[in-house]
Amino acid sequence: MNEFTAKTFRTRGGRLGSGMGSLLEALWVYYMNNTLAGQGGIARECEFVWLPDHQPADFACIIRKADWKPESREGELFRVEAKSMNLGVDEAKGHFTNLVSETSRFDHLLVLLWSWTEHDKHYVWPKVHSYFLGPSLPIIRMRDRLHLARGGSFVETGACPDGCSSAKCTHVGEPLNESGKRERRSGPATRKPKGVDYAANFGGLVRMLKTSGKEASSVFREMRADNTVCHQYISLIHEFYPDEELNQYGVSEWRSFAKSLGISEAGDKGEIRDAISQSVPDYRDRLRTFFAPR
DNA sequence: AACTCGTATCATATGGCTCA
DNA sequence: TGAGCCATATGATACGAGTT
Repeated sequence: MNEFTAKTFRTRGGRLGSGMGSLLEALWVYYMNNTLAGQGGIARECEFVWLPDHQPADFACIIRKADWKPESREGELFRVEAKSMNLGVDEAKGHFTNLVSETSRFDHLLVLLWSWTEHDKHYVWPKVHSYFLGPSLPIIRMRDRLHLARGGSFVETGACPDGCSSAKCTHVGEPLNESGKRERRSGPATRKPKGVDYAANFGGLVRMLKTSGKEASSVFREMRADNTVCHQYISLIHEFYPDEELNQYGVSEWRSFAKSLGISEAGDKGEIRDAISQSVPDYRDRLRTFFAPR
């Protein structure tokens, strides 16, 4: 993919918010299909397709010859929600807002981490540095639990703020932030923030991992310890957003972690982590267990 | 010294907003 | 409609004074 984009999308300038993300996602589908076609066995029978509008998720993996009915998911193996994050922006904030109820067991989340990268003095190209591809549900559960831990809530059956009768309430499961404002357009109208349709902060791919306070941080640590998918996602985000990792643990924690590894605990968080990562390349796996609530 | 507490300062987390 | 930016309350940290 990078080979192709280096050639095709090489340009001068390279603006943010350019829609490059969608292009990269489309390209991913194209290359996946090539790969599938080149495989033997059952993989050959499958292909990735775009989902029509108004469907949760972006792509579906279907059986080529089967009848496909997007409305009922008939003929589909699983869906993929694709997100891209431009590492060059101040606050990359792709939103993964799919609800549990919109997600089935084998659905996947794809995150492409890219940035405009210098090709030579004058030209840049959109390089994909890394990616996450894994089951959606563990990420969704982690996101939701952390949402609750920071004081947010979800609309519950029979308790819709709009006062819908529970039989036809479409708002159940919709996230509300701590001040009770809806976080998606489809949330209850009475919870619309003034001046804006919805708050739009739920499910930020980096932001959802942030914690403040003890409770949230122990939820974070528990999820990281208990679920390998969550751990992989966290590790990837922390690799590319190093400050997030620093913020997740206090100075004294970094010190005791260093101490446990027999590494100098001098300096600030950043220096301590540098020292750790130099001699313990897999320190994120150690972080996972060292700070696991028992 | 080591330990606790209060305070000032600074950074982060998070709600809200704009823009195309 | 999503990506990106801005504002600000809250929380973390360093530091100094008081205490053991």
